[in-house]
Amino acid sequence: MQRTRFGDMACSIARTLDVIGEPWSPLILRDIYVGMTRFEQIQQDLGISRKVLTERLKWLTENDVLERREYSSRPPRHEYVLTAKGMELCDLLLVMVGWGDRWAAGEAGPPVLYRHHSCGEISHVELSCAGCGRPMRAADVDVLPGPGVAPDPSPAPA
Amino acid sequence: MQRTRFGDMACSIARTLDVIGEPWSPLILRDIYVGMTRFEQIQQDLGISRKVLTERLKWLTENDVLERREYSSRPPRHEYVLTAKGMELCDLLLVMVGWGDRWAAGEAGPPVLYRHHSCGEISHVELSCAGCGRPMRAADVDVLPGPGVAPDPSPAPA
DNA sequence: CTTGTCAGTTCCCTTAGGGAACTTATAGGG
DNA sequence: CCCTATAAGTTCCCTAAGGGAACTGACAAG
Repeated sequence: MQRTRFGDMACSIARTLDVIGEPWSPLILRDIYVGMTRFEQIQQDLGISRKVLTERLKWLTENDVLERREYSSRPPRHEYVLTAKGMELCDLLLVMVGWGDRWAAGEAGPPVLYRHHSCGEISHVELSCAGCGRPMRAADVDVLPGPGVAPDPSPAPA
Repeated sequence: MQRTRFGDMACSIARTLDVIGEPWSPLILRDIYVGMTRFEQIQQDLGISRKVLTERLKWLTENDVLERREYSSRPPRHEYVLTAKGMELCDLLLVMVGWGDRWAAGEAGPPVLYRHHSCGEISHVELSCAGCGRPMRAADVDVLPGPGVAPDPSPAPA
C-alpha cells in the first residue's frame, strides 16, 4: 500500500524501507539470491500476482538492487541478477532468518540452514561492532544525531 | 496490503515479514526503541494514520513484540515497550541503518549515529559467524535444506 | 500452422491505507 | 460547575494498491 513515501525522511531505516519495504520485495530478493532468477520461476514460487511482480522487479532494477540481463536474444529472454547493492541487502535477509529461526520456527526447526564458507560449519549471523569487533546489538548502543539530520527546508521566517 | 499471508510459508524470512513486514512496522519499532513509546508521539512523529497505527500496535502486541503498559490509571494512559523478542527485532533495524547509510544517505551523511557501549566509539554493525567469529555475509554462505522444510500437509495419494 | 513458453500487460474487483471527525475518560483553569 | 485540553482510540468515507485471470508478442519445436 504505502501511499506515504518514506524516501524523504531523514532516516536510514525509512530509506531502506523505501527500496525494499513492500511486503514481497525481500522474498523476491531471496529467490534471486538462491538462484531463481527468472520471472516465471519467481512468480510460481511465491504465488505473487504477475502484475505486482512486474512492478517490484522494475522498481528494484531502477534502484540498482537488481540488474535485468538478457540471457537469450532470440527469443528475447531475461533474468534478474543481484548487484553489489542488492547483495548487501541479502545480508539483511540473513538477519531476518536469524530472528525468524529463533522466534518463529516452531517445532520443526529452521527450514533452511546456512553453511559458512570460512569455517565450513552450519551457523548463523551475529552482529558485531565494525570497530572493536565485540557484539553490537540494539541494546548495546547509544543513539545520537548525525550530520544528515532533517534538512529542514523551511525558509527563514520573516 | 499483503493479502497473502506469509506466516505459513516454510521460510524464516517470510515468517519475520509476517510480523513486521508491513511498511510502517519497522518505523514504529524504531520510534519505540528511541523512547517514543506513546500513541500520540508515534502518530505525530511518523504522520501515520491513527487507524493504521492502532492496527499495527495491536498486531505487534499480540505477537509479543511489544507490551502495552498502563503508565497512569486515572486517566487511563498507556505506553508501548519492547519485549526481548522486540528488542532483537531492533537488531534488524541496525542492519537496515547500515545499508541505508551506505547506499541511500546522500551528501549530508548519516542522519543518526550509533555509539557502541563496549568501545565508546561511533560505529556500525557488521555480520559475523556465531561459530568462528569471522565475517559472514550473504556472499559467504551456502544455502542448504533444514529440518523444518515444507511440512507438506497433503495426505498420501490413494 | 498449431502448440508451447517466457515475460509481461490489461482488466476488473476487493481490500487496505489515508484523512478527518467523533468518543471516552479525566485533569485543570476560571 | 462549565469549558477546554489531552491521550488513546474508533468510525466513516474515499482512493489506490494488490489479487486473479485472461490476453499479447516474440519466437522455437514439431
